[in-house]
Amino acid sequence: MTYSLTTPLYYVNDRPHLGSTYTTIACDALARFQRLEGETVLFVTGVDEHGLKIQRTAADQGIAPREHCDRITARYLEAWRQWGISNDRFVRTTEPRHRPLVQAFFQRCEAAGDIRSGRQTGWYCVGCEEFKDEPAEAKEPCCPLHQKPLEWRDEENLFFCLSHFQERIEALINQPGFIAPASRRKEIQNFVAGGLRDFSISRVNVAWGLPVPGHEGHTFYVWFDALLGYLTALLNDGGDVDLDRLGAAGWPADVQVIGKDILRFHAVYWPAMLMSAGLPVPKRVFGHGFLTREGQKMGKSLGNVLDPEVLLERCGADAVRWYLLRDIQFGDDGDFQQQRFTDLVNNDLANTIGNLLNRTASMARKWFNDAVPPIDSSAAAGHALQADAEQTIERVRQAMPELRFQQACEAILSLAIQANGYLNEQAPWSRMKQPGNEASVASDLYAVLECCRLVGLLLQPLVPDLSQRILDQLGEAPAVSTWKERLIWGKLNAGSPLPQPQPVMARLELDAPL
RNA sequence: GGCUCGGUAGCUCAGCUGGUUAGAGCGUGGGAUUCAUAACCCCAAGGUCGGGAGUUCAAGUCUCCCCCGAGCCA
Repeated sequence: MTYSLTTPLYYVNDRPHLGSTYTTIACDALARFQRLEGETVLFVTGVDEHGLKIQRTAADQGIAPREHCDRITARYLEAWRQWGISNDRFVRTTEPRHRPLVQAFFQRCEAAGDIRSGRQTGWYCVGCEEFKDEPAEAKEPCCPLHQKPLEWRDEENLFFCLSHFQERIEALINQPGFIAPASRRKEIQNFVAGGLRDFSISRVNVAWGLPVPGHEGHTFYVWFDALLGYLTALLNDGGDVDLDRLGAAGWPADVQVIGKDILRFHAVYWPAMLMSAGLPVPKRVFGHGFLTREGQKMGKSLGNVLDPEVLLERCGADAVRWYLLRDIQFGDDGDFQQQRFTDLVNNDLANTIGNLLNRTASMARKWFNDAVPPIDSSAAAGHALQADAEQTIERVRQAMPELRFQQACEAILSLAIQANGYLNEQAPWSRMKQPGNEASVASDLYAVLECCRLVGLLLQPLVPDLSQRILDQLGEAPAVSTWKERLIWGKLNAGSPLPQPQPVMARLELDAPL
């Protein structure tokens, strides 16, 4: 089966920030999980490159829009490479194949009678690429978000007849599970209940956009064009740009992950566009929360922006991924606190998980010839830790497809805690001092190492690098069998050599603020 | 202004349809231990559950009002 998921197509106004990194990491974890589960995954990300705002940003720098996009997009590509993001597609809305797709899509909407022309007058914010509701007689109005002057517009635009879709959109968003998390549903329902208004999908005098076929001088409104990038991405499989191929190419997406700020576009406008064009709507739209830093909104004016490049450079991908996925309920807002970040990473990854592996491997090597204790496979079955391990596997399997990363992390962690507690209870180091305990110590150490192996495997989608180091440390050969086959109690090779223990996770010691 | 979501230990949060002494993790203090990355394990202190009123035998949990924060729409 194909499982497709998307991040937003990030606007190339600036290089990647922590927010887009967060979204992308979460999607990466989900994509990796689905792949391990045996799905054929299409993990889509990309960039949204059109619009007046880009045109102006480029002009300010004295370069062509294309040049500006190339520069910023290169930053995105480089960032995702450094973070080890496993996306299958990376789409640019300026790539040649996108244009015919947008035009074909538009023509379907037009043929369906969902496009009309109309006059649009009002105050416009270029930052938002949106008309604002300031009264016409306002003098020098400002955008509350961007703190920049609004511009007066009076132009003939093409409109998408969103009003035609009132009932269908209501039915869609009432479907449980379409909008996730459920807590965000009501807001959208209220918005829709207020009556859907047609929205303009073209601009005049914006050169940096895709031309609207049959309407001289109009280019597509950036949002219209950007949303369609998801489809272009899926059709970038070597085949033609043909909307009829989408079903085979992975559309509809299983989940589209976005920040809560753009939920409306994805849960209302976008499905209506798709309905008009006779295409299926995404199965789920997940609006996650925002990150603050030490309790404050991050922003240039406050000068407290946390740079993902710095974070990666100083702390590494594993630490950051773990903290974000483990500490923040995906969907809710979260606060990045440096103290908590280091505490959690050190406690969970270095102390609890890393040290468990380290201490157990040391004992096994010391008393069992530098190897996993050689017990026969039947002896592993029914060990006290087996039930805990199996329950953990189950919990991770349930949490991950629901994007409940926090629950998955907690489940894994609790297995490591159980195993640590078990070791202290059994105290194999003292029992080894009396003769005759070798067999039971062997069995216990095997069981704890087996827990480590399962912890390592389960961590694979969440913190892939650390996962690899754990499995390496257990002397696991490169995987020949599938994840599912390996996620079975007792698959650790008894008697196989254990390498010299090395800490798999260094403690974070940040001497200066990030 | 209307609406939505939050306000529970120092911090991040759990607390389902109301029911014994309000929970977890982190942080803090103490103990135990040496297999281990000053790690692991155990124990403890810490909360008038934003405020007020009401419903009830019984409310963090329901109702109303107010205060604070975030957001959506005007």
